[in-house]
Parts: sequence; C-alpha cells; structure tokens
Amino acid sequence: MKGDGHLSPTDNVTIRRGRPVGDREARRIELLNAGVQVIAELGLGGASLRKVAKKAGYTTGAVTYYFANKEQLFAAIVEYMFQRFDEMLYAGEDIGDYRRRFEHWFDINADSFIWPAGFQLLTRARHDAELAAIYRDTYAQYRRITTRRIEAQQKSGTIRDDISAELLAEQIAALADGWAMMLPIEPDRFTPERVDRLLDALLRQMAPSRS
Amino acid sequence: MKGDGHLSPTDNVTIRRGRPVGDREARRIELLNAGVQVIAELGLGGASLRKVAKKAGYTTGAVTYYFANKEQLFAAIVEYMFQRFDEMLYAGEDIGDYRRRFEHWFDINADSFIWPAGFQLLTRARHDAELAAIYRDTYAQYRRITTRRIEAQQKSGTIRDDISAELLAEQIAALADGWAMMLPIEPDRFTPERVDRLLDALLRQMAPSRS
Amino acid sequence: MKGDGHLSPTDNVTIRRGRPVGDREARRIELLNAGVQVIAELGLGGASLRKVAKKAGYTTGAVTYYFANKEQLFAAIVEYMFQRFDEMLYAGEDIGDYRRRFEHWFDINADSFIWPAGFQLLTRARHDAELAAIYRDTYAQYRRITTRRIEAQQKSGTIRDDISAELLAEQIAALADGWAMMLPIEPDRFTPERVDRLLDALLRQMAPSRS
Amino acid sequence: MKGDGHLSPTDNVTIRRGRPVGDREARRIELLNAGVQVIAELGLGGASLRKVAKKAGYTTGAVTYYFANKEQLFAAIVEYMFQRFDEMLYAGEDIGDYRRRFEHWFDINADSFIWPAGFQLLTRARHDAELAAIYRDTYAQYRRITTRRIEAQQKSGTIRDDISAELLAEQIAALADGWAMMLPIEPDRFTPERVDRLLDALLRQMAPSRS
DNA sequence: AATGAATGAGTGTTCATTCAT
DNA sequence: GATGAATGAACACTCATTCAT
Repeated sequence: MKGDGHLSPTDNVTIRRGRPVGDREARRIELLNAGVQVIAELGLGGASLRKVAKKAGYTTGAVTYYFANKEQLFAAIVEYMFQRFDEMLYAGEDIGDYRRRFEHWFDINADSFIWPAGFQLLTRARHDAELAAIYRDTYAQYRRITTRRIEAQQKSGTIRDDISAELLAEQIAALADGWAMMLPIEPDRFTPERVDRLLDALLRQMAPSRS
Repeated sequence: MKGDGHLSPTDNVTIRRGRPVGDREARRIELLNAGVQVIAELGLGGASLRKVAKKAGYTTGAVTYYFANKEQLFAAIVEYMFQRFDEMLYAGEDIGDYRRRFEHWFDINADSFIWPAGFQLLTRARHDAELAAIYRDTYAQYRRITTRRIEAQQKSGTIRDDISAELLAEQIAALADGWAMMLPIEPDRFTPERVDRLLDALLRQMAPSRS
Repeated sequence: MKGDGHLSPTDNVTIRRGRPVGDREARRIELLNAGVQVIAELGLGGASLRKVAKKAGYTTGAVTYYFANKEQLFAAIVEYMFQRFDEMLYAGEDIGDYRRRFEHWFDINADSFIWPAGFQLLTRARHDAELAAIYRDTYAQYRRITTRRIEAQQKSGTIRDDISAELLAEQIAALADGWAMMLPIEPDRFTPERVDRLLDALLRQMAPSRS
Repeated sequence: MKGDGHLSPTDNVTIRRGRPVGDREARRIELLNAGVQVIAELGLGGASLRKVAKKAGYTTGAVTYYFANKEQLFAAIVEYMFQRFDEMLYAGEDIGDYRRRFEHWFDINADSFIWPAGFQLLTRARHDAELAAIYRDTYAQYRRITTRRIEAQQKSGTIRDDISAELLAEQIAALADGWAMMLPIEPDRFTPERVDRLLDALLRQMAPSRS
C-alpha cells in the first residue's frame, strides 16, 4: 500500500534560521496523511484521534496539539482533498481535457485514499457546519469556473448548446460525486477501460448533436 | 414533523398461519422508523441505540432484542430504503417515465428521511460486509432491469443507441447517487423547477441525436 | 474510619413485588457516600467519577448511570448535607437549644465527612448555577425559620432585642460557615471543650444586656 | 473590568543590590494577577496553567518557569491575599477601627478578585500541606495580634471583658470567613448599608454590657 | 531568559452489549 | 417477551510537566 499520494510535506521545509518552524507544517501533513489512511481503512466511524495518532507514530496529545478538534482535523482533510481537486480543475482548457481531467482524478483515487476518505467526511456535512461551508464554497467555485469554461466551448461549437452550461456543470459534478461514492464500494468495476468508456459516453452526450 | 413517509407498518402484516407475529413485525418497523429519524437528525456518528430506543419510546434492551446488533439494525434500514427504491424502479415502462420516476424519487427525499439516512449508512458499506452485499445486490439488479429497459427503448428508437444501454444505466445511477449526496447538504438548490430542468437535460442527452 | 455518618440506606428497602426497585435508591446513597469520602480524602480537585466508583465498588459506568453528570452527583451530595442541616434546624425550640443544635452539628462534622465535603462543593457555587440555587434556597429558608424563632425569643426576653432578629440569624449563619471552613484545616482546635466555650461566648453575646 | 485591585507590581520593586531582578518580580506578579483573575472567572476547577499563561499574555512554559508547580503558583496567590489582609490588620488601633478595617476589607472584596480567589484556594488547604501551613501561620499571627489588641481594649473598658479576648478574636475570624464564603455566591446581599448594619451588630455585641 | 513542541496520564462521558429478572 | 441495571472499553479532550532549543 502506498496511500500517501500527493500529500508530500517536503516542499515546506526550506532553510531557516533558529528553531525549525517548517516542522509544524510537516507534522500537520503527516497527521493529515495518517487521518486519511485511518478513515480509508477503518471507516469514519472507526476513525478516532487515538488511532490517527498511533498511525502517525505520535501520541494522542500531539494530534490535539496540531488540531484543536476532531472536527478541525476532518475539515483539514476535506480541504486538502479539494485542493487536489482544484489542481485538476485548472489543468487544461478545452473539451478534450475533460477526459484528461477525469482520468487524472480517477488516478488520484486509485493512488491515494484522500478522495474516498474526504468523501466520507463530506457525508457529515449535513451535521457539521464547518464541513458544509467548505463543501458549499468549493462547489460554488467549481460551478462558476466550469460553467464559464463550458460556455466558451459552447460558443466555439465543441459542446452542445441546447442545454445550459450551468446545468451541464452541475450534472458533471453530480456524476463525479456518484462515481466517488461507488468507487470505494465496488472498486473492481472501475478498471481503466471501463473508466474510458464511461468518459466516452459522457463526452458523447455533451457533444453538439450532429446535423 | 411528518417524516415517516412510506414507512407504514401495516402493510407488512400479511395473513399468516399460527401465532400472530404481526406485533413483532410492527415493533421492528417502529424501531426502523426511529432509527431513520435519529440518523437524519443527528447524523450517523450521533446515532446510538439508546437514542433510537428513546425516540421509539422503547427501552434500550428492546432494540437489542429486536436487532441482534447495531449493524443489523442499520442493514435493515438500508434494506428498507432499497425496497422503496425498487417500487420506484418498477413503476412505468418507457423513457418518459424516467421523469416520473425521478420526480417520485425526489418527492420521497423531500418527504421522508429514509433516503438521506440510508445513504449515509451506505458510506459504511466499504467496511461493513453485510451492507456491501446489500448494496452490490441492489445495484446489480438495478443495472439488469434498467439496462434491459433501455435496450428496449433503444430498439424502439426513443433512446440514443450510440452509447451502450449498460453504460447509460450506470450513468443514471451515478447521477442519482450524486444528487442524493448533494441534496441533504444544499437542499435549497433542489427546487421543483430546478429538478425539472435537471431531468430535462438528462433526457435530452439520452434522446437519439436527430438525423 | 467510619465516615458514613447518617447516610444509612436501609429505610428505603421495603417489601416489594417483582424486581427490587428499592435497590435504586440504595445504590444512589452508596455512591453518594463514596463521593463524600473521596472528596474528604482527596479534596475536590482529586475527586473523579472513577475514584468514586472504585470507592463504592462499582464500575465507572454505574456512576454515570445513577447520576447523569458529575455536577448532578455533586449537587446530590450538597442536597444531602443540607437535609442533615435541616434536621438539626428543626430540633428544639428555645434559645438554650442553640447550644444543643450546634453541638449536634459539630458531632456530625466529627463523625461524618459529609459537611466538609459538601462545604467544599459549595465553594463551586459561584460557577455552578445548580449548586448556587441549592445554596440560596437553603439559606433563605434557614433565615426565615431562624429569624422567626429569634423574634419569638426576643419577645419572651431570652434574646437581646437591640439587634434585629434577622441580623442575628445571618450572623449565626456566617459564624457556622466560618467554623465549617476552619474545621477541616485545623481540626485539633475544635475540641469539645473549646466548642463549648465558643458556644458560650456566642450565647452570651446574644443574651439580653442586663438592665 | 478593572479587577486588579491592589495587585500592582510596582510596589514590590524595591532597591536591591546586584543585578536588577525587578523584572523577574514584576513578571511573577503579572502571572499572579492572571491567576487570580482566571480563578475568579472560571473557578478553581477551571483554572489551568494554560489559561493563566494566556490571560497574562505569556507562553505555557513561562508559567512553569516562574513557578515550579501549580501548587506553588497557588500558594503564592494565597500568600499575596494574606499580605493584603495583614495591611488591613495593622491599620488603626482601637475598637472603632474594627468598623474601618472590615469596611476596608469589604472594599477589597468588591474591588478585586483576590479574596474570593484566594479563599477558594484555601479550601484546598486540607489536602495541600503548603497551603495549610500558610493558613495556620497567618491565623496564628492574626489571633496573636488581635487577642493582644482586644485585651488592651478590654482593660480600657471599650470591649466587654466577660468573654476572653482570644475567643472574641476567633469569633471575628470565623465571622469574616463566613462572610467571605457567602460574598461571591450572593453578592447582592452585601450592599454597603447592609455591611454597615452587620458591623453595627457585631460591635454592639462586643461592647461592654451596660450597667 | 523564555519558548513551544510533545508527552502521557487522566478526565467526564457515551456506548453497545449482556443478562438476571 | 421485555426490562433496565450494570459493565467496561472507548472516546474526545485537557492538563501539568518536561526539555531541546
């Protein structure tokens, strides 16, 4: 199992004078990673601060030192997940890139546990104001960006324009959420070929209807 | 608050031979209802057998008397959710009915807490073999039925046939899951008009491309 | 060490049909006793539910089963203390009884730990609304009764009437509080003879000034 | 909120030889002040070194740097309280001054949190040898001084001599303790007028019985 | 002199579960 | 059939304290 995916702390540790401060950020990420792994292995219900600490090789107190709350640790994980998501979102420009983006996203999911873990966390959003806010903000931003992008492609004729860009954006989001939901339960159903065909179908449905 | 939706216990009491066991069934359903409500109100993490018992007006012991386990209570709730889902699935026959089906499904979600509750439960499927089995079976059946139905409509020319029926079925399922995910977090985004337009878009994407 | 003083549970267990219910009250008192002892031995800061449970020979969970809260356990102890106090208050009628009352009270303090324990609890009243309420109510009642009683004795000429009955009542209360404060810290200073002389002095100061 | 009353650090910095240690002393007093405030606000149970440090604007480590122990910080606070008490004790000489002394003392209590805080600390004396020693020493000294003073006034005929000076001294101490106990719980009952009447009653009881 | 990271024991509390009644 | 007393492990969290820097 690798499982650490893109959660590399290394970038933050630059040369500093005096006591190392970069450590703090590095430790946080270590704990974040441990949290992701524990959630992925044991599920949300089985994820306790104790177990996160143990997985990271720290004491219980260390976790609460870096994160005031369980809630805040979890919120941090979700935020991290969305940062990955954003990177994907901003890569590429035209419609063909949708395929590349989704493939990248499926890669992340296969490679790291961050998405399944964060996604489980998201189901708590209804009862956790902080998570709900993160969720809403991220989705709002996603919708804004994607809608604008689709609009551009509708104008250039690469995406059908008989459905509003905004509806298409929302549809894609829902589709991605649904896949993220299914993925950890039936991972075998998401082979690369299958993913390819799913994306094919989606792109075909978004293509301008041929005269 | 109504919130009980279609969870009426009476339907389950069919004619039986021997000692009437109807009461037993009725109690079970009462507890199921209480479980759904507690999960909907407090989230999965906040749902304890104690609270379910209290909500149903029973003692703690009663819950463990009717359900050997917390797991089994939860599995029973998910099963109940899918029974509702099935009813929706079997109603209607042709493509236009998709709209009716989804509308019906959105109604259930607005009316009762069963879907949001069961859906949260589903996120545990990865770590709960029993839930995973229920999930897989239900989805397999869904795919079988829906695929066959779409194939029929593809033949009759009411659904595009350049995408395999099976892929379309899976896509619809993912879409529904994604919506079910978003619904409890941003309920305001799912007004009847909005739902109408979302369904419109979906149907248009499934329609055969005009010659 | 005796330490159980007047906290006898026996009265509550009468003959009953079916499952014994009197047990409940008896267990509560057992735990109350254990709480008193732990506070007396370890101080308020050292009194944890765990230690109370252990002292009573129960598990941790049992304590929280009988008392929803640490606060409620503590409030119950204070209430118990004041019940003892009330018994003292209602015994006897005329001024000479003050001596008997105080002697009885000093006896309780020497015999059981309930007063020192409860008294320590009282210092929390400022930050614990429930305790504060108990304190205020008890003192208000004490003042009412004692004031009325002193008034009667002022009329019959056995207590000086150049100081209002109400002020004398308050003074006695403060004096008792002060003694209760000192007692656990310097117990050696409160020998029976010394107590006698302290009471003598008090009574002399309350006596009518000779013509 | 003022609340710092007489806890000004400046007074303590007297002329010293060698390296100036004034800073150190000043810091100590700052932390003492913070401790008093935290105890007054949160109660003894809620007072942690962390909170004291935060209130004073220092780091956690600083507190343990200036005070080896929590116990020692607390002991220092009690000592400080008694220094204030002593100042009161030594002011004035004859019986009329009792009123002035008590008024001064009630002023301190209304003005600063030192007495309520220190008093709460005192309840720990039973289980904290250091505190107990401070308490005993202070009271012993108080008794010595006050007894001698009352004796003098008994000789001069301004205080009744049918009760021993020592008993009167102890009585006054107990009374003051009782008031200090009640004050934080029912502050509204101690208006200046009421205090006046309480002191009146006390003085009248100490006055020589009129021929 | 002072910091703040880290510890690890301990807290109150909740909980699923058991079982005599 | 159903209760509810009791368990004991687990939880999130707080804390006094230590110590390298």
